[in-house]
Amino acid sequence: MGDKISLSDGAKSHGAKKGPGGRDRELSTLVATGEVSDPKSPRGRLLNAAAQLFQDKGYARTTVRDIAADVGILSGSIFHHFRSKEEILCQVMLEVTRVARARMAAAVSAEEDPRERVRACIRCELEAIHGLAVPGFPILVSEWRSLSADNQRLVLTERESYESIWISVLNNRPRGAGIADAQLARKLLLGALAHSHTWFKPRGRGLTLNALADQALLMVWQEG
Amino acid sequence: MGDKISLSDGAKSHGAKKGPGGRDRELSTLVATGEVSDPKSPRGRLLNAAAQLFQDKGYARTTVRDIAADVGILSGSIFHHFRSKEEILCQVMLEVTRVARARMAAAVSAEEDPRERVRACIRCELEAIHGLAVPGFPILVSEWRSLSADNQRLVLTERESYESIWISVLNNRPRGAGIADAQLARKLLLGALAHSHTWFKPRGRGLTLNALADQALLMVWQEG
DNA sequence: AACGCTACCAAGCAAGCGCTTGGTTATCAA
DNA sequence: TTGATAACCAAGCGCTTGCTTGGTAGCGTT
Repeated sequence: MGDKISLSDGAKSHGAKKGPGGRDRELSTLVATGEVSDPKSPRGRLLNAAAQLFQDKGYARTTVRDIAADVGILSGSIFHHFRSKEEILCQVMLEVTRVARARMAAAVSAEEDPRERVRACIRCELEAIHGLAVPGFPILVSEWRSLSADNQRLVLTERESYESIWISVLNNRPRGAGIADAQLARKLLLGALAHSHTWFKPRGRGLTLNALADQALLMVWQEG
Repeated sequence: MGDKISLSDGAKSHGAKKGPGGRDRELSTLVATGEVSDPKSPRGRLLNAAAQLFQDKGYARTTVRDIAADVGILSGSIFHHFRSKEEILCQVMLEVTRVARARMAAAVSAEEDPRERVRACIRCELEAIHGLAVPGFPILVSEWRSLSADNQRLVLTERESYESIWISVLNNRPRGAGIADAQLARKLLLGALAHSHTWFKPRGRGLTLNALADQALLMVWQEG
Protein backbone atom coordinates (compact mmCIF):
# COMPACT_ATOMS: atom_id res chain seq x y z
CA MET A 1 0.00 0.00 0.00
CA GLY A 2 1.04 3.57 -0.45
CA ASP A 3 3.01 3.31 -3.65
CA LYS A 4 2.33 6.81 -4.83
CA ILE A 5 2.22 9.96 -2.83
CA SER A 6 -0.46 12.30 -3.93
CA LEU A 7 1.04 15.70 -4.38
CA SER A 8 -1.26 18.64 -4.64
CA ASP A 9 0.45 20.08 -7.70
CA GLY A 10 2.74 18.80 -10.35
CA ALA A 11 4.84 21.92 -10.46
CA LYS A 12 7.18 21.48 -7.59
CA SER A 13 10.51 23.02 -6.90
CA HIS A 14 12.93 20.49 -5.56
CA GLY A 15 15.73 20.96 -3.18
CA ALA A 16 14.54 24.14 -1.54
CA LYS A 17 18.09 25.23 -1.04
CA LYS A 18 18.41 28.01 1.40
CA GLY A 19 20.66 30.74 0.38
CA PRO A 20 20.72 34.37 -0.63
CA GLY A 21 17.69 35.38 -2.56
CA GLY A 22 14.20 33.93 -2.57
CA ARG A 23 14.16 31.46 0.21
CA ASP A 24 11.26 29.28 -0.79
CA ARG A 25 9.46 29.08 -4.02
CA GLU A 26 6.75 27.15 -2.23
CA LEU A 27 6.05 30.10 0.01
CA SER A 28 5.53 32.48 -2.90
CA THR A 29 3.10 30.03 -4.46
CA LEU A 30 1.14 29.74 -1.25
CA VAL A 31 0.99 33.49 -0.89
CA ALA A 32 -0.21 33.81 -4.46
CA THR A 33 -3.04 31.35 -3.90
CA GLY A 34 -4.01 33.06 -0.68
CA GLU A 35 -3.29 30.00 1.42
CA VAL A 36 -0.69 31.92 3.38
CA SER A 37 -0.61 35.61 4.26
CA ASP A 38 1.90 37.87 2.59
CA PRO A 39 4.70 38.35 5.13
CA LYS A 40 4.84 42.01 4.18
CA SER A 41 1.17 42.68 4.79
CA PRO A 42 0.04 43.79 8.25
CA ARG A 43 -1.64 40.45 8.78
CA GLY A 44 1.40 38.50 7.70
CA ARG A 45 3.71 40.55 9.86
CA LEU A 46 1.46 40.03 12.86
CA LEU A 47 1.29 36.28 12.28
CA ASN A 48 5.04 36.03 11.94
CA ALA A 49 5.63 38.03 15.08
CA ALA A 50 3.05 36.01 16.97
CA ALA A 51 4.55 32.74 15.76
CA GLN A 52 7.99 33.72 16.97
CA LEU A 53 6.71 34.95 20.33
CA PHE A 54 4.46 31.95 20.93
CA GLN A 55 7.41 29.74 20.17
CA ASP A 56 9.84 31.60 22.38
CA LYS A 57 7.69 32.43 25.39
CA GLY A 58 4.66 30.22 25.01
CA TYR A 59 1.15 31.24 24.09
CA ALA A 60 -0.11 32.05 27.59
CA ARG A 61 2.93 34.12 28.47
CA THR A 62 2.71 36.13 25.27
CA THR A 63 0.39 39.12 25.48
CA VAL A 64 -1.31 40.85 22.60
CA ARG A 65 0.71 43.89 23.66
CA ASP A 66 3.89 41.90 22.99
CA ILE A 67 2.75 41.03 19.51
CA ALA A 68 1.62 44.55 18.75
CA ALA A 69 4.86 46.06 20.00
CA ASP A 70 6.82 43.66 17.82
CA VAL A 71 5.29 45.06 14.64
CA GLY A 72 5.13 48.60 15.96
CA ILE A 73 1.44 49.19 16.60
CA LEU A 74 -0.74 49.50 19.70
CA SER A 75 -2.38 46.46 21.21
CA GLY A 76 -5.95 47.46 20.40
CA SER A 77 -5.16 47.72 16.70
CA ILE A 78 -4.59 43.99 16.55
CA PHE A 79 -8.30 43.39 16.75
CA HIS A 80 -8.90 45.01 13.39
CA HIS A 81 -7.07 42.01 11.94
CA PHE A 82 -8.10 39.20 14.28
CA ARG A 83 -11.16 38.69 16.41
CA SER A 84 -9.30 37.25 19.37
CA LYS A 85 -5.89 36.18 20.59
CA GLU A 86 -6.78 32.57 20.04
CA GLU A 87 -7.67 33.25 16.43
CA ILE A 88 -4.11 34.46 15.98
CA LEU A 89 -2.80 31.18 17.34
CA CYS A 90 -5.17 29.23 15.16
CA GLN A 91 -4.19 31.12 12.01
CA VAL A 92 -0.53 30.72 12.82
CA MET A 93 -1.01 26.98 13.10
CA LEU A 94 -2.99 26.78 9.87
CA GLU A 95 -0.45 28.73 7.85
CA VAL A 96 2.53 26.97 9.37
CA THR A 97 0.91 23.68 8.49
CA ARG A 98 0.39 24.73 4.88
CA VAL A 99 3.98 25.83 4.44
CA ALA A 100 5.32 22.69 6.10
CA ARG A 101 3.12 20.50 3.93
CA ALA A 102 4.26 22.17 0.72
CA ARG A 103 7.90 21.82 1.65
CA MET A 104 7.43 18.23 2.71
CA ALA A 105 5.69 17.31 -0.53
CA ALA A 106 8.48 18.89 -2.51
CA ALA A 107 11.18 17.20 -0.48
CA VAL A 108 9.60 13.77 -0.82
CA SER A 109 8.96 14.01 -4.53
CA ALA A 110 12.58 15.01 -5.05
CA GLU A 111 13.67 11.57 -3.88
CA GLU A 112 13.13 8.15 -5.42
CA ASP A 113 14.55 5.68 -2.96
CA PRO A 114 12.12 4.74 -0.16
CA ARG A 115 14.77 5.12 2.50
CA GLU A 116 15.86 8.48 1.14
CA ARG A 117 12.27 9.58 1.28
CA VAL A 118 12.05 8.77 4.96
CA ARG A 119 15.26 10.63 5.52
CA ALA A 120 13.91 13.57 3.54
CA CYS A 121 10.80 13.68 5.71
CA ILE A 122 12.86 13.67 8.86
CA ARG A 123 15.20 16.35 7.59
CA CYS A 124 12.32 18.42 6.36
CA GLU A 125 10.52 18.31 9.69
CA LEU A 126 13.73 19.05 11.56
CA GLU A 127 14.22 22.12 9.39
CA ALA A 128 10.69 23.22 10.20
CA ILE A 129 11.17 22.59 13.91
CA HIS A 130 14.35 24.61 14.04
CA GLY A 131 12.99 27.55 12.13
CA LEU A 132 14.79 27.06 8.85
CA ALA A 133 11.51 26.99 6.96
CA VAL A 134 8.96 28.98 8.87
CA PRO A 135 8.74 30.23 12.45
CA GLY A 136 6.20 28.55 14.66
CA PHE A 137 6.23 24.88 13.79
CA PRO A 138 6.97 23.67 17.33
CA ILE A 139 3.80 25.46 18.42
CA LEU A 140 1.81 22.78 16.66
CA VAL A 141 2.96 20.37 19.32
CA SER A 142 3.62 22.50 22.37
CA GLU A 143 0.56 24.75 22.25
CA TRP A 144 -2.00 22.28 21.02
CA ARG A 145 -4.00 22.43 24.22
CA SER A 146 -4.24 26.20 24.02
CA LEU A 147 -6.73 25.80 21.19
CA SER A 148 -10.43 25.35 21.72
CA ALA A 149 -11.95 22.08 20.56
CA ASP A 150 -13.40 23.74 17.48
CA ASN A 151 -10.11 25.23 16.44
CA GLN A 152 -8.33 21.96 17.13
CA ARG A 153 -10.63 20.32 14.67
CA LEU A 154 -9.88 23.03 12.13
CA VAL A 155 -6.14 22.67 12.38
CA LEU A 156 -6.37 18.90 12.49
CA THR A 157 -8.23 18.87 9.19
CA GLU A 158 -5.60 21.06 7.60
CA ARG A 159 -2.91 18.82 8.99
CA GLU A 160 -4.25 15.54 7.66
CA SER A 161 -2.56 15.87 4.31
CA TYR A 162 0.74 16.56 6.01
CA GLU A 163 0.52 13.47 8.14
CA SER A 164 -0.65 11.33 5.26
CA ILE A 165 2.61 12.05 3.47
CA TRP A 166 4.48 10.75 6.48
CA ILE A 167 2.35 7.64 6.70
CA SER A 168 2.68 6.70 3.06
CA VAL A 169 6.42 7.21 3.15
CA LEU A 170 6.79 5.15 6.31
CA ASN A 171 4.60 2.44 4.85
CA ASN A 172 7.12 1.95 2.08
CA ARG A 173 9.66 0.57 4.51
CA PRO A 174 10.56 -3.10 4.11
CA ARG A 175 9.56 -5.59 6.75
CA GLY A 176 11.91 -5.83 9.65
CA ALA A 177 13.07 -2.26 9.35
CA GLY A 178 11.98 -1.47 12.89
CA ILE A 179 8.63 -0.42 14.28
CA ALA A 180 6.17 -2.04 11.92
CA ASP A 181 3.14 0.17 12.40
CA ALA A 182 3.63 3.39 10.46
CA GLN A 183 1.17 5.33 12.60
CA LEU A 184 3.02 4.38 15.74
CA ALA A 185 6.41 5.05 14.22
CA ARG A 186 5.23 8.46 13.14
CA LYS A 187 3.96 9.41 16.58
CA LEU A 188 7.14 8.36 18.31
CA LEU A 189 9.21 10.11 15.68
CA LEU A 190 7.23 13.32 15.97
CA GLY A 191 7.78 13.39 19.70
CA ALA A 192 11.48 12.75 19.34
CA LEU A 193 11.96 15.38 16.66
CA ALA A 194 9.76 18.03 18.23
CA HIS A 195 11.54 17.64 21.53
CA SER A 196 14.83 18.36 19.81
CA HIS A 197 13.69 21.96 19.71
CA THR A 198 14.53 22.24 23.39
CA TRP A 199 18.07 20.97 23.22
CA PHE A 200 19.44 20.95 19.66
CA LYS A 201 21.32 24.06 18.60
CA PRO A 202 21.87 24.25 14.83
CA ARG A 203 24.57 26.81 15.54
CA GLY A 204 26.57 24.35 17.52
CA ARG A 205 29.60 22.88 15.86
CA GLY A 206 28.97 19.41 17.18
CA LEU A 207 25.93 17.71 15.72
CA THR A 208 24.64 19.08 12.47
CA LEU A 209 21.01 18.97 11.49
CA ASN A 210 21.74 16.44 8.79
CA ALA A 211 23.62 14.22 11.19
CA LEU A 212 20.73 14.42 13.61
CA ALA A 213 18.39 13.41 10.82
CA ASP A 214 20.57 10.39 10.09
CA GLN A 215 20.48 9.31 13.72
CA ALA A 216 16.74 9.79 13.91
CA LEU A 217 16.43 7.69 10.79
CA LEU A 218 18.01 4.82 12.68
CA MET A 219 15.00 4.79 14.96
CA VAL A 220 12.59 3.80 12.22
CA TRP A 221 14.78 2.26 9.55
CA GLN A 222 17.41 -0.28 10.45
CA GLU A 223 19.70 -2.44 8.27
CA GLY A 224 22.16 -1.00 5.83
CA MET B 1 -15.88 15.01 53.34
CA GLY B 2 -15.72 14.35 49.67
CA ASP B 3 -12.10 15.01 49.23
CA LYS B 4 -10.39 12.89 46.67
CA ILE B 5 -6.83 11.95 47.09
CA SER B 6 -5.33 11.13 43.79
CA LEU B 7 -2.69 8.51 44.13
CA SER B 8 -0.52 6.59 46.50
CA ASP B 9 -2.69 7.63 49.40
CA GLY B 10 -3.27 4.36 51.16
CA ALA B 11 0.29 3.85 52.26
CA LYS B 12 -0.43 4.50 55.89
CA SER B 13 2.19 2.31 57.41
CA HIS B 14 3.40 -0.19 54.87
CA GLY B 15 0.09 -1.37 53.60
CA ALA B 16 -0.44 -1.02 49.89
CA LYS B 17 1.55 -3.30 47.70
CA LYS B 18 1.06 -3.29 44.00
CA GLY B 19 2.77 -5.85 41.88
CA PRO B 20 5.58 -8.21 42.77
CA GLY B 21 8.04 -5.64 44.02
CA GLY B 22 5.74 -3.58 46.20
CA ARG B 23 5.81 -0.47 44.16
CA ASP B 24 4.69 1.97 46.80
CA ARG B 25 7.46 0.94 49.13
CA GLU B 26 9.69 3.48 47.46
CA LEU B 27 7.22 6.28 48.11
CA SER B 28 6.90 5.44 51.79
CA THR B 29 10.65 5.48 52.12
CA LEU B 30 10.88 8.85 50.44
CA VAL B 31 8.19 10.25 52.69
CA ALA B 32 9.98 8.87 55.73
CA THR B 33 13.24 10.53 54.78
CA GLY B 34 11.47 13.79 54.07
CA GLU B 35 12.44 13.80 50.42
CA VAL B 36 8.79 13.76 49.40
CA SER B 37 5.83 15.32 51.18
CA ASP B 38 3.30 13.08 52.89
CA PRO B 39 0.32 12.88 50.52
CA LYS B 40 -1.98 13.23 53.50
CA SER B 41 -0.41 16.41 54.80
CA PRO B 42 -1.75 19.75 53.59
CA ARG B 43 1.42 20.35 51.67
CA GLY B 44 1.33 16.94 50.04
CA ARG B 45 -2.29 17.29 49.10
CA LEU B 46 -1.64 20.70 47.58
CA LEU B 47 1.31 19.37 45.60
CA ASN B 48 -0.70 16.43 44.31
CA ALA B 49 -3.59 18.66 43.31
CA ALA B 50 -1.25 21.13 41.65
CA ALA B 51 0.56 18.37 39.79
CA GLN B 52 -2.68 17.03 38.37
CA LEU B 53 -3.95 20.47 37.41
CA PHE B 54 -0.67 21.59 35.86
CA GLN B 55 -0.65 18.39 33.86
CA ASP B 56 -4.26 18.67 32.72
CA LYS B 57 -4.58 22.38 32.03
CA GLY B 58 -1.03 23.63 31.92
CA TYR B 59 0.74 25.80 34.46
CA ALA B 60 -0.31 29.18 33.11
CA ARG B 61 -3.95 28.22 32.77
CA THR B 62 -4.09 26.86 36.31
CA THR B 63 -4.82 29.48 38.96
CA VAL B 64 -3.95 29.26 42.63
CA ARG B 65 -7.70 29.40 43.18
CA ASP B 66 -8.06 26.17 41.19
CA ILE B 67 -5.50 24.42 43.34
CA ALA B 68 -7.01 25.71 46.55
CA ALA B 69 -10.52 24.69 45.53
CA ASP B 70 -9.26 21.22 44.71
CA VAL B 71 -8.17 20.60 48.28
CA GLY B 72 -11.02 22.57 49.79
CA ILE B 73 -9.38 25.74 51.07
CA LEU B 74 -9.36 29.37 50.00
CA SER B 75 -6.75 30.68 47.60
CA GLY B 76 -4.97 32.90 50.09
CA SER B 77 -4.31 30.02 52.43
CA ILE B 78 -1.99 28.48 49.90
CA PHE B 79 0.64 31.04 50.70
CA HIS B 80 1.06 29.72 54.20
CA HIS B 81 2.58 26.66 52.56
CA PHE B 82 4.35 28.11 49.53
CA ARG B 83 5.83 31.50 48.88
CA SER B 84 4.63 31.73 45.31
CA LYS B 85 2.84 29.85 42.57
CA GLU B 86 6.13 29.11 40.88
CA GLU B 87 7.47 27.56 44.06
CA ILE B 88 4.61 25.09 43.87
CA LEU B 89 5.62 24.15 40.35
CA CYS B 90 9.22 23.83 41.39
CA GLN B 91 8.41 21.63 44.37
CA VAL B 92 6.16 19.46 42.24
CA MET B 93 8.99 18.93 39.80
CA LEU B 94 11.48 18.16 42.53
CA GLU B 95 9.28 15.60 44.26
CA VAL B 96 8.15 14.00 41.04
CA THR B 97 11.77 13.64 40.06
CA ARG B 98 12.64 11.95 43.33
CA VAL B 99 9.83 9.45 43.06
CA ALA B 100 10.64 8.70 39.45
CA ARG B 101 14.28 8.23 40.26
CA ALA B 102 13.59 5.81 43.10
CA ARG B 103 11.28 3.75 40.93
CA MET B 104 13.71 3.75 38.07
CA ALA B 105 16.59 2.63 40.25
CA ALA B 106 14.47 -0.19 41.62
CA ALA B 107 13.28 -1.25 38.18
CA VAL B 108 16.78 -1.33 36.76
CA SER B 109 18.33 -3.23 39.64
CA ALA B 110 15.59 -5.85 39.33
CA GLU B 111 16.92 -6.81 35.92
CA GLU B 112 20.19 -8.40 34.90
CA ASP B 113 20.19 -8.52 31.15
CA PRO B 114 21.34 -5.24 29.54
CA ARG B 115 18.50 -5.29 27.06
CA GLU B 116 15.94 -5.97 29.76
CA ARG B 117 17.32 -3.04 31.67
CA VAL B 118 16.71 -0.72 28.76
CA ARG B 119 13.22 -2.10 28.43
CA ALA B 120 12.68 -1.61 32.17
CA CYS B 121 13.75 2.02 31.89
CA ILE B 122 11.37 2.62 29.04
CA ARG B 123 8.49 0.91 30.78
CA CYS B 124 9.23 2.73 33.99
CA GLU B 125 9.24 6.13 32.31
CA LEU B 126 6.09 5.31 30.41
CA GLU B 127 4.39 4.41 33.67
CA ALA B 128 5.47 7.73 35.12
CA ILE B 129 4.31 9.62 32.05
CA HIS B 130 0.90 8.05 32.14
CA GLY B 131 0.31 8.61 35.82
CA LEU B 132 0.75 5.05 37.07
CA ALA B 133 3.48 6.11 39.45
CA VAL B 134 2.95 9.72 40.38
CA PRO B 135 0.94 12.55 38.87
CA GLY B 136 2.89 15.32 37.20
CA PHE B 137 5.76 13.68 35.39
CA PRO B 138 4.90 15.12 31.97
CA ILE B 139 5.19 18.58 33.53
CA LEU B 140 8.94 18.07 33.68
CA VAL B 141 8.98 18.32 29.91
CA SER B 142 5.98 20.45 29.03
CA GLU B 143 6.32 23.15 31.67
CA TRP B 144 10.07 23.45 31.79
CA ARG B 145 10.05 26.98 30.46
CA SER B 146 7.61 28.09 33.16
CA LEU B 147 10.43 27.90 35.67
CA SER B 148 12.84 30.72 36.35
CA ALA B 149 16.47 30.12 35.53
CA ASP B 150 17.31 29.60 39.19
CA ASN B 151 14.61 27.01 39.69
CA GLN B 152 15.56 25.30 36.46
CA ARG B 153 19.02 24.85 37.85
CA LEU B 154 17.57 23.44 41.05
CA VAL B 155 15.43 20.85 39.31
CA LEU B 156 18.18 20.03 36.87
CA THR B 157 20.52 19.19 39.72
CA GLU B 158 17.93 16.91 41.26
CA ARG B 159 17.39 15.28 37.92
CA GLU B 160 20.97 14.45 37.15
CA SER B 161 20.92 11.18 39.03
CA TYR B 162 17.78 10.14 37.16
CA GLU B 163 19.35 10.81 33.79
CA SER B 164 22.60 9.15 34.75
CA ILE B 165 20.73 5.89 35.26
CA TRP B 166 19.43 6.17 31.72
CA ILE B 167 22.86 6.92 30.32
CA SER B 168 24.62 4.06 32.04
CA VAL B 169 21.92 1.62 30.98
CA LEU B 170 22.03 2.83 27.38
CA ASN B 171 25.79 2.68 27.37
CA ASN B 172 25.58 -1.04 28.04
CA ARG B 173 24.15 -1.64 24.61
CA PRO B 174 26.34 -3.57 22.16
CA ARG B 175 27.74 -1.85 19.11
CA GLY B 176 25.43 -1.70 16.18
CA ALA B 177 22.31 -1.71 18.30
CA GLY B 178 21.15 1.56 16.82
CA ILE B 179 21.97 5.13 17.75
CA ALA B 180 25.47 4.89 19.15
CA ASP B 181 25.58 7.97 21.35
CA ALA B 182 23.71 7.27 24.58
CA GLN B 183 23.08 10.94 25.29
CA LEU B 184 21.49 11.41 21.91
CA ALA B 185 19.48 8.23 22.14
CA ARG B 186 18.20 9.31 25.52
CA LYS B 187 17.07 12.74 24.27
CA LEU B 188 15.25 11.31 21.29
CA LEU B 189 13.68 8.64 23.45
CA LEU B 190 12.52 11.13 26.06
CA GLY B 191 10.81 13.19 23.40
CA ALA B 192 9.12 10.17 21.90
CA LEU B 193 7.93 8.81 25.25
CA ALA B 194 6.84 12.14 26.70
CA HIS B 195 4.86 12.93 23.58
CA SER B 196 2.93 9.69 24.04
CA HIS B 197 1.15 11.46 26.86
CA THR B 198 -0.88 13.35 24.26
CA TRP B 199 -2.10 10.36 22.28
CA PHE B 200 -1.66 7.09 24.18
CA LYS B 201 -4.64 5.95 26.21
CA PRO B 202 -3.78 3.17 28.70
CA ARG B 203 -7.49 2.46 28.89
CA GLY B 204 -7.63 1.67 25.22
CA ARG B 205 -7.94 -1.94 24.28
CA GLY B 206 -5.51 -1.69 21.42
CA LEU B 207 -1.94 -0.97 22.37
CA THR B 208 -0.95 -1.79 25.93
CA LEU B 209 1.69 0.10 27.79
CA ASN B 210 4.00 -2.89 27.72
CA ALA B 211 3.55 -3.27 23.99
CA LEU B 212 4.31 0.39 23.52
CA ALA B 213 7.46 -0.07 25.57
CA ASP B 214 8.51 -2.93 23.32
CA GLN B 215 8.03 -0.84 20.23
CA ALA B 216 9.92 2.07 21.74
CA LEU B 217 12.71 -0.33 22.58
CA LEU B 218 13.09 -1.03 18.88
CA MET B 219 14.15 2.57 18.40
CA VAL B 220 17.30 2.20 20.46
CA TRP B 221 18.02 -1.52 20.46
CA GLN B 222 17.86 -3.50 17.28
CA GLU B 223 18.49 -7.12 16.46
CA GLY B 224 17.42 -9.34 19.33
C1' DA C 1 -15.44 67.14 -3.58
C1' DA C 2 -17.36 63.34 -1.64
C1' DC C 3 -16.98 58.74 -0.64
C1' DG C 4 -15.39 54.37 1.19
C1' DC C 5 -11.91 51.64 2.80
C1' DT C 6 -7.87 50.07 5.41
C1' DA C 7 -4.96 50.77 9.05
C1' DC C 8 -4.26 52.63 13.09
C1' DC C 9 -4.42 55.60 17.69
C1' DA C 10 -5.92 57.03 22.37
C1' DA C 11 -8.18 55.81 26.23
C1' DG C 12 -9.99 52.78 29.12
C1' DC C 13 -13.20 48.99 30.92
C1' DA C 14 -14.32 44.65 33.27
C1' DA C 15 -12.52 40.60 34.72
C1' DG C 16 -9.15 37.83 36.56
C1' DC C 17 -4.69 37.27 38.40
C1' DG C 18 -1.02 36.39 42.24
C1' DC C 19 -0.50 37.67 46.57
C1' DT C 20 -1.09 40.34 51.30
C1' DT C 21 -3.09 41.44 55.57
C1' DG C 22 -5.17 40.90 60.03
C1' DG C 23 -7.62 37.97 62.52
C1' DT C 24 -9.77 33.21 64.06
C1' DT C 25 -9.78 28.38 65.39
C1' DA C 26 -7.90 23.92 66.85
C1' DT C 27 -4.26 21.39 68.89
C1' DC C 28 -0.92 20.37 72.18
C1' DA C 29 2.77 20.96 75.45
C1' DA C 30 4.44 23.10 79.78
C1' DT D 1 -4.04 28.20 82.54
C1' DT D 2 -1.02 30.01 79.46
C1' DG D 3 1.44 30.21 75.33
C1' DA D 4 3.14 28.64 70.99
C1' DT D 5 2.19 26.98 66.55
C1' DA D 6 -0.02 25.27 62.39
C1' DA D 7 -3.89 25.80 59.42
C1' DC D 8 -7.06 28.50 57.60
C1' DC D 9 -10.70 32.42 56.66
C1' DA D 10 -12.43 36.94 55.00
C1' DA D 11 -11.52 40.69 52.49
C1' DG D 12 -9.33 42.99 49.25
C1' DC D 13 -5.16 45.42 46.96
C1' DG D 14 -2.54 46.39 42.95
C1' DC D 15 -1.68 44.96 38.65
C1' DT D 16 -2.19 42.72 34.08
C1' DT D 17 -5.02 40.81 30.79
C1' DG D 18 -7.89 40.47 26.42
C1' DC D 19 -10.74 43.28 24.31
C1' DT D 20 -13.92 47.59 23.21
C1' DT D 21 -15.01 52.13 21.82
C1' DG D 22 -14.97 56.27 19.19
C1' DG D 23 -12.32 58.72 16.37
C1' DT D 24 -8.65 59.99 12.67
C1' DA D 25 -5.15 59.99 8.86
C1' DG D 26 -4.09 58.47 4.37
C1' DC D 27 -5.30 56.67 -0.05
C1' DG D 28 -7.61 55.46 -4.30
C1' DT D 29 -12.04 55.75 -6.85
C1' DT D 30 -15.85 58.08 -8.69
